[in-house]
Amino acid sequence: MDEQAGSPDMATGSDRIAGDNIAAYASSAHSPTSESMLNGGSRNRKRSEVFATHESPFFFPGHQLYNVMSMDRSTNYTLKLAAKIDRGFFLASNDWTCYRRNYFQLSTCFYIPELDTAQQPDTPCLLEYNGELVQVNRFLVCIGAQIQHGDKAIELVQHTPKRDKGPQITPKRMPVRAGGDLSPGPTGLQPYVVTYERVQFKTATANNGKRRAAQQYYQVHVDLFAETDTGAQILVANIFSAPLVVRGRSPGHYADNEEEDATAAAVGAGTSSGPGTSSSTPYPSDERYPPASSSYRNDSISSSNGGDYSYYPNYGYNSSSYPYQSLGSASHMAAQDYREDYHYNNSNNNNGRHDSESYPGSPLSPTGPHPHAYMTPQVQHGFSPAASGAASPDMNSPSGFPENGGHYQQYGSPTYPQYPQQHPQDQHHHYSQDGQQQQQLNGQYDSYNGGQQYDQDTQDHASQLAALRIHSPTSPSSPFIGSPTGTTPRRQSFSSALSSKKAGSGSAGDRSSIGSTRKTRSISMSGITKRAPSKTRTSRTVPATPTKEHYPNGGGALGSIGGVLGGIGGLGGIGGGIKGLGISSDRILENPMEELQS
DNA sequence: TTCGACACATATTC
DNA sequence: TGAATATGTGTCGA
Repeated sequence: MDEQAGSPDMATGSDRIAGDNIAAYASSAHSPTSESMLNGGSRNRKRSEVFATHESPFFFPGHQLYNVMSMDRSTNYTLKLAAKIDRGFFLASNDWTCYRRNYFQLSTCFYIPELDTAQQPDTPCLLEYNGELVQVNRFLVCIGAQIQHGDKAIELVQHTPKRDKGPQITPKRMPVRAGGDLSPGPTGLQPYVVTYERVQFKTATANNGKRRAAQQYYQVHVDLFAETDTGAQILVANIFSAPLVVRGRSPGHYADNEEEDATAAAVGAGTSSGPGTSSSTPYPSDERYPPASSSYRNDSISSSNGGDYSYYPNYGYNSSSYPYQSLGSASHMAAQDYREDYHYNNSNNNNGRHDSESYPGSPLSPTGPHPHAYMTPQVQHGFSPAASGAASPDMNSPSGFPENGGHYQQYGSPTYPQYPQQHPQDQHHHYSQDGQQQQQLNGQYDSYNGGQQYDQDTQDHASQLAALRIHSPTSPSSPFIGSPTGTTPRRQSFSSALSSKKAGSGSAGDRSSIGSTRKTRSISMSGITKRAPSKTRTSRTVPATPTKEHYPNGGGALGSIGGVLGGIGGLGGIGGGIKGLGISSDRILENPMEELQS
């Protein structure tokens, strides 16, 4: 990929971003903060808002695979995908990193620049497919992951808040309409945005944390499908994220490693004050990387501010700014752009670096003097239709889940569900411009429509839905956006510098505290959330026998049990409502398509 | 070495 | 203010 960096289209898009991005993200950021706004903004700004930041893995410019046009053929549509990862990722050694066990969230939408707001919706329209024009009745999006430069699909899973105790599914294709806008609106009113919540990688990248070994990278991709009259779903566009490192072990493990590695100073392990921390930049003192205050941001939203603020403007809990961030805030958006000179062969796509040891440029930004691999143009976000809604395939929100089968066929692979999930190795994604390859790909998609596998998948998903309903509250109020109730609280906590068993301050709740020792760890480095070094006790000793003070919820196991029961009995308290982007992901829509299309 | 499961800690919301 | 909830993360065992 050697283009798009300066895509005028993309560049101009940034002007669609809200001006006060920091504020916008801080206040909405796809979190329950949006709820507060919907509630009238009565709540004070909480830490989750304060610490909202703007960096997260960017997406490379996308790729449209087929011509799409208006029904009268008078207008060719350019399908532009935009996506952003809202939480879970942080920069570590200049790699976008997350923990396998932690959640991340991805919002995506697409838009058609040729259509103004008034002209939306986009369907029906025509798709030029195999030399024929077929009618497209709707579009769907899905997310997936794969190994960078490889064919192997990486499973993504979504959990309910109950995590292990709840069901888990793979991200499903979600109906979506053109006109989405990922800009940080003040509420959850951004229409036509699909948000995948509580997503985790099923597996970690190989060799992460092993500096002498080749670091494996994953990439998240967002696919846009067009559903035709026949029910076939044809991949028409997609975008890939920056290379991602997925850590499989606890943060403490990496903290130790990084403390020993000067080059990882950017990681900063909380208690230390590595270069990255003291300077509020994730970059090591390496000339290759731009200063923190530069405009090297992958976040077009942030960029719209001129990029003249520090990287971690809102680190408020410690002067040694936390190098890990993401904190549930906005991130990077990218729009896909054009089909020419774009090669999606996984074997040679350069939607990421090829050199695992040297970043070609800022991981924060594809702009500036960086090699093409990290060039990401400014996003031209979608339109903002006056009204509509977005779907969100959160586990608590089967809203977008096609319960009734219909034309859906997304119950297989997490990345390309049309494939039997049990054969992920067969999921070769030849995102090539090569027509033959593409046809082959689409043929696979098409062939997967209907048939036994489809039925089976549908049934499987029906089962999943049934399970989900146990844990998924329905929104008692508005079936659409705007409901102040039932939002799923989002937290942006901080990892505290937890106790040291060695120091005899092991956590009482920690099993090992009873008979073993634990190394002191500095701030745990989750990319998603950080528990700030406790103001009252950065390291404390707790009794082996939990006290109410320590376990207000009754302690681990009991608390968990209580939590489950509460979750079942108090569904309304869990979710439903509005997310920062799009409509609630934490609610169930009885008929998502009707709502979406209404 | 990786990952699932269990459990604790704590932020956030109600 | 306490309970409930959500989620990061330490630890153990397979």
